[in-house]
Amino acid sequence: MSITLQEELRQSKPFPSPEAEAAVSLARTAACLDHATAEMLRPYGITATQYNVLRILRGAGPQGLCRNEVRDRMVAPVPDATRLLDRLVFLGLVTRDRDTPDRRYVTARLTEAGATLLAELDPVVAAGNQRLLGHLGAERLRALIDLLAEVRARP
Amino acid sequence: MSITLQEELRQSKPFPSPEAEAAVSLARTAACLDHATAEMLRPYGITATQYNVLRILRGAGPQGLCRNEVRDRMVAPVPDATRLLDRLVFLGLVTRDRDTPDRRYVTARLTEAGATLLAELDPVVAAGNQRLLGHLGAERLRALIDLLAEVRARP
DNA sequence: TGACAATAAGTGTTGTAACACTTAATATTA
DNA sequence: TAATATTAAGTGTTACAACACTTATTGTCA
Repeated sequence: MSITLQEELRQSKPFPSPEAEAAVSLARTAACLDHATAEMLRPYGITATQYNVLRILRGAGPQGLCRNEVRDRMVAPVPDATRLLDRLVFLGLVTRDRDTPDRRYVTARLTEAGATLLAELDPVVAAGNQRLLGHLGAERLRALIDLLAEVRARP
Repeated sequence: MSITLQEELRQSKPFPSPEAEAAVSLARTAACLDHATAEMLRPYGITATQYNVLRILRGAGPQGLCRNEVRDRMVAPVPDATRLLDRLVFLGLVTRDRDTPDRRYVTARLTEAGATLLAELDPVVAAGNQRLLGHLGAERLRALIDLLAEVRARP
């Protein structure tokens, strides 16, 4: 590691606690990855959030998922899943139908075009992940994943 | 760790690679902390981004910092630092003056009110960090910080 | 069964993020 | 030193995020 976070952000003072440093480290690192992912997806005309929805719907298969179910599976919470889906419908990547017995639900499904786009993106995203995180190696990646899980599993 | 990320997001399939799982873990964990921080700051009427600017300006002291310098020290990059500072000026937390020899620069400085607000927030944020990350303990926090630094230091 | 609570989705509105473009001031150099 | 490049800041515009509020449908139970 050639440069500390303190230098990276040109901070004059050291962090007041390991907790504070970890919080900033996490935010900073996530922002770096976010940025890189956004750049990766830009040529394809979708955002990371939209990509997340498409993957969720692919995972659900032909059965689809209702709005709130999509919302609850998002990596980062979104307060307006309706209009997020609106845009994907507009782009022709998702359909939406009120076709369950309980007519309150609206089922979202991936279209053919959405599936095609995802298939095109799969290798791009895999290569991106490799480029962004591959240098850590399996062992440290596992350690990182476990530590992050512990962060989220606070009592 | 009682629940896996896969369960947390109700994913039907396991992650295709450790890199993919690490990327999602990072985004997810950062989103959790972001959310908690936003809740913490909400009663005080500022966002995490604004809080970040205030801390940067406090670190700079009475000398202040020019717009781009503030922008470059942000934890997450912002494309519109001008209007971000606009709002802080409007809130009375920051001043802005074109007072250097090089008249292209505009120097931003924390006001008395800004310093007071930060002083009020310091214990709140410290307690929040403790609550969100304290359960890891110093050793694992250090391991996490180091791993995150390695992620950012990709070749 | 009729009133009321609960749930799912959508809407209205405001503020902010993102991106490209413009203006102003200083450096550079032919 | 005049023309051009570079740097700093600001502006215009679009789309998206966030939050509170409304509507529609179903569940619950006196």
